[in-house]
Amino acid sequence: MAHLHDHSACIEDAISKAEKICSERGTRFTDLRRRVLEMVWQGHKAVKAYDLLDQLAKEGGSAKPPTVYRALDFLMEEGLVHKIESLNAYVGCVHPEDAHISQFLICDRCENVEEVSSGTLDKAVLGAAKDADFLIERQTLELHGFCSVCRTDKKAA
Amino acid sequence: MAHLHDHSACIEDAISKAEKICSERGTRFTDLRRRVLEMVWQGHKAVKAYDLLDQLAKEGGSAKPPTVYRALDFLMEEGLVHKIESLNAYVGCVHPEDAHISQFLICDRCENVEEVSSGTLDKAVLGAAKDADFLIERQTLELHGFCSVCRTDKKAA
DNA sequence: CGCCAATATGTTATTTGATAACACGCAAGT
DNA sequence: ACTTGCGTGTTATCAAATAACATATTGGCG
Repeated sequence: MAHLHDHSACIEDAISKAEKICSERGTRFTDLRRRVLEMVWQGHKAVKAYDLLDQLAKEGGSAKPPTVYRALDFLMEEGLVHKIESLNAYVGCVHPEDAHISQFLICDRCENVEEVSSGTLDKAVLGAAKDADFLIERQTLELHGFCSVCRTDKKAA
Repeated sequence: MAHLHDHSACIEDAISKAEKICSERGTRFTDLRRRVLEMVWQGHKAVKAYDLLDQLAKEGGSAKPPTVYRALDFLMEEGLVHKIESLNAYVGCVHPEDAHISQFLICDRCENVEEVSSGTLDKAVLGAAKDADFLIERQTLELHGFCSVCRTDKKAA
C-alpha cells in the first residue's frame, strides 16, 4: 500500500461495497453504521472505539459506548471491519465481498495496517493445525514491525 | 498435549526453569513473582490478570492491580509467560530457555492453550513479510477452534 | 392505512483491563 | 552505616467493553 494515494477513493469504495453487501443480504446499513464505517476508514490505521466515540460526540449527537460498539459489532458481522486484537482497535476490511481469513502487517511507526492474503501462509497455518489434530474456527494473525517506507526512513534518519 | 497428565510436574518444571533463567541473568525471582508464575501455571489455560488478583487477595496480602501487572510484566520480559491478545489473558511458556516466536492453538471448549512451533509456519510468515517488504519485530498468532479431544467429544455428544 | 413485531438506538450503570504517580521498604555493594 | 537501585504498596484514574432496560424506527401484514 503506497503512503500517498487518493484516500477519498478508498472511503468511497468501502462505502459502496458496504451498501451493496448489506442490500444483498437484507441487512440495514443505517446512517450511524455508515458514519462509523467512514470514520474507521479515515485512514489505513486501526482506530480505537473511544476515539470513534469522541468524534461522534463532537458531531453533535449524544454518543455513549454502546452506540459505537454496536455499530462495530454489526460491521464486523458483515465482514466490513476487522478487529486488531493486539491494539484493541478496528480497521476497515479491504475486500469484504468475500469471506476470508485475515492476516495483518502493522507498522509500529506510521501505524498503517495492511491486510494481506497469502495462500502459502494459509496453507502453513492449516498444516500446523493438522499436525496437532486441531480444528481451526478463527484466527488472529498480526505481524508488527516496520513497513518498507518506514524502514527506509529509519535508515535515512 | 494430553488432557490427563501429572500437572504438578509441569508447575515444578516451570518454576525450576524460571529459577535457573533468572539466576543466570541476574534478575530477581522474588516470592511474589514465583507465586504469580505458579498461579499462571495452575493449568494449561490462559489466566486473567484480575483472577490472579483475586487469588492473591484471598491468600491474605493486600493485592491491587499494579501488583499483578508488574509481576506479569516481569515474567513476560523474561519470556516465562506469554500474553494471549485475543483473550486478554496470560499463559505460561513451555520453553522459556530459548527466545522464540509464539504460536498458539486455543481450544474454545476446554480452553487449553497449546504453544506450537512450526518451522513451516515461521517460514511462511517470513515469506509473507518479505513479499510485502515488511520487517517483522513481533507477531501475534492465535488459532482458535477445537482441540482433538474436544472435537471427538463434540461428535460423541 | 394502522398495527404489530423486529430491529435499531438511547441511556444509565457497571464490569473488566491496564497504567500513572508517588510513597515506602529492603537488599546488595562500598 | 549509607546510599542507590529495585521491588512493592497505595491511591487514583484511564481505557475497553458489556449488561440491562427504555425508546424509537422500520418493514411486513392484515
